[in-house]
Amino acid sequence: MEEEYIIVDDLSSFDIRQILDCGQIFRYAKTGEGEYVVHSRDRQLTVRQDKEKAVICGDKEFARRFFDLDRDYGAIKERLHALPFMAESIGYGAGIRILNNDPFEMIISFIISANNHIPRIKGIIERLCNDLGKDMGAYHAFPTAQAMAQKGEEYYLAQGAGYRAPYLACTARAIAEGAFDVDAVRDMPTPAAQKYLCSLLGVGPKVADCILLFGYHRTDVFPVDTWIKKVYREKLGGEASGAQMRKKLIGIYGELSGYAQQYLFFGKRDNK
DNA sequence: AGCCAGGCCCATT
DNA sequence: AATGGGCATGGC
Repeated sequence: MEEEYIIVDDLSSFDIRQILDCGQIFRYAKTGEGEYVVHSRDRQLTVRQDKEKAVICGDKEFARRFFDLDRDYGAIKERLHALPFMAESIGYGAGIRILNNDPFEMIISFIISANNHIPRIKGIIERLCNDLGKDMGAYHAFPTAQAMAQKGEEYYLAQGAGYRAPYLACTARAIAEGAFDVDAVRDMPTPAAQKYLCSLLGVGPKVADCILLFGYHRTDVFPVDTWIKKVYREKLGGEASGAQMRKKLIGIYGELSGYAQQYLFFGKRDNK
């Protein structure tokens, strides 16, 4: 098989460790020093990065879109820099990029993520892939909605999904049966898309925002989780509900909210 | 050992 | 519309 690859020689906005560790993706592994293998739907990419460059191996067209390589993150960071609380976080996570991941994979992954630890989320997802995903040889694909719909909540409970088990069974079925149209989300204005996603069992405001940000590259959303709540209380102070924080933060960062959220999340969770 | 995690559902107000 | 209790699991 031919080995396609992309070389990223400007690392000012590309750090594979930061990209993978900022909580937007759960299917990846470190395979060596600066070496990672990454999976999305039925695809695999490998990345090696040193001081001078990053080399991404795999389908070039897919990799370019997946890593969002045609977007100017220098310009985004420049615009954000002028906004509140951004300077420090941008400095710490300068190599972060928002991936363009698969919407269905994001829906399932972030339902599992609710009130859960990242290492454990990874384990549950890995078991689902190994058991229900297509065998690609060296790895397994993410399961299709059809494959997931074959299983009931007892199955997902046995995989360790806990009280999210019925959410997975019900949501997979809704999508497999066509009661929920994953592609239709793309054409909806953000508020309608949020509302539509929240009609899925197990998807609330925070999970919907993660799906929109990481699965549809909708950046006018601001996922508020426990880490962002910590940041908010430190920076903004005062008591506020998640919904109030979300509204306030979007008021500050507007169309760049999704990017701002990732810099803040990573700065808090990875740093302190 | 006990706290906590990329929160949501549902009943109640 | 807004709040609060309950919730499976296992990493740390």
